[in-house]
Amino acid sequence: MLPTPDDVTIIRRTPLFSALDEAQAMALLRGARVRDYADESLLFSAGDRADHFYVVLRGSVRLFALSEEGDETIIEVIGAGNSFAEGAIFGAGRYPVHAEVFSGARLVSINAAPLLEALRSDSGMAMAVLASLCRWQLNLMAEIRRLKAQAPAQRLAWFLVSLAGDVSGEAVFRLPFRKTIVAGRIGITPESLSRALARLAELGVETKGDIVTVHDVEALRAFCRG
Amino acid sequence: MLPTPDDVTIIRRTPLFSALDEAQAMALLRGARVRDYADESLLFSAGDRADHFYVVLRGSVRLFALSEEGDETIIEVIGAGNSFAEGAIFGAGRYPVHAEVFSGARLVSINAAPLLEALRSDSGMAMAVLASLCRWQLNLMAEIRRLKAQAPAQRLAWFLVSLAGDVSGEAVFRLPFRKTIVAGRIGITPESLSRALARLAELGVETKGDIVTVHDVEALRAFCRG
DNA sequence: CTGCGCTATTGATGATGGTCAAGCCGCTGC
DNA sequence: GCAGCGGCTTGACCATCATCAATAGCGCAG
Repeated sequence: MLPTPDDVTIIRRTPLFSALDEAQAMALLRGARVRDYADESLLFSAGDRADHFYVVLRGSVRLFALSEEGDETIIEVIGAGNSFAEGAIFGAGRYPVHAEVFSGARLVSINAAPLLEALRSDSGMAMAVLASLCRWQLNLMAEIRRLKAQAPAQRLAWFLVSLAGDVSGEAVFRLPFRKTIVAGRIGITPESLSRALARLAELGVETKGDIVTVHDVEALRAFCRG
Repeated sequence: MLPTPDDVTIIRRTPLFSALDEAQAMALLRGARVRDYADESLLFSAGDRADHFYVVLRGSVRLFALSEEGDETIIEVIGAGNSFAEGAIFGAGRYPVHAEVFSGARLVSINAAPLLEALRSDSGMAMAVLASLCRWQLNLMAEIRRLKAQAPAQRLAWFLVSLAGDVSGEAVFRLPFRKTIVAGRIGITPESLSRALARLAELGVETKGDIVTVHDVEALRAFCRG
């Protein structure tokens, strides 16, 4: 399916595309295809030939690695308005991780060929892609920092704060995906997530199902630091 | 100081430069300066204007973040034959982390200007830099995976295995930096590192000062997995 | 040689995350 | 309604990591 005008609006707002002008964006979108995913579905596996990259229009996608025994490690969860796998196209030309869409997601897949083509002829395009990869790099480094320096409960707090956004005072929102996934995202087990959420109640965090109420976002932010 | 022919040889073997031809490499190296660091020394701080990137010719450099209280979190340690901070030049144009060279290191600093210039006019350059950033991305993702999926002792084992290289059977080598740094590198405290090393003795790992003897690299590799 | 400073180790202790196992809740389909 | 299922929670237990504190080794300067 071709992108609707609404889809294009979202695409143009992604970090990658927002650095491009109209003509550059349209060149990339030639051959782009949009798809809705009613159910969970494997998008690609690690080692697959990387001939597409993606923009999440709705819902989310999780990137993960699998151990030999089949245990999965979540590397990253990509939410709406972000592109991913653009990096895999260069370098090895293979996806380094597995990707699975959550049910209800909507993605656009973009061919690698026009991108590689544009890179050859258009230096502005190169800068845009480089900037996009740098964003990734920053995110990953920040993630490493959190994993090394913060206790699981603090990482959870950080996760909630980032969901709450810029609000100060009270925030109410819903978890963007199943708790099992949230736990994996933070790097703990589902059991620990339950307990961590219970402990955060003292700091004014209530959870009912996937609805979270943070009574004092500032207090949570402070807790993230120590 | 200008790069010696030996320096240039090392530079040309880095992932970034090996994708470039002679002329492209020389264009980048215009204005490059080599420096030996007798002592530890801060190279740049997070937030500094990113107007150079670096290649490690000898020794190593550690990239780290600082908390408000001054606690440091090691993000990565860069060894000889690798470039770093090339990503910081795009995107925000500021270094995202602090960098400190270890005593005895030798680095070459390369101006951002010729790189940005070359990117505009030379699409091959863009591909080389993109590939280099992708390598980074892979490393960082692998690191996240290890932090999430492996216990500290396993991470230590992995670290030793990666130092041992492709050998099978016995390997003897020296730790490339102080144990405190090794501990930070794998995300544990120095105390835990001591104990973890002691426990690895059962698997045939002996340490005397910074000399490590691994009697059966294969066994260690197996231990990394579980 | 001696003393200082830094790094590494060792010990004791407490907190907490993982694991295994059981129970609960909410949904779906019959 | 009820059974069954998946996801979530709870509990008990154990392993282990961080912390704090003390000690031991080592290099170096005087």
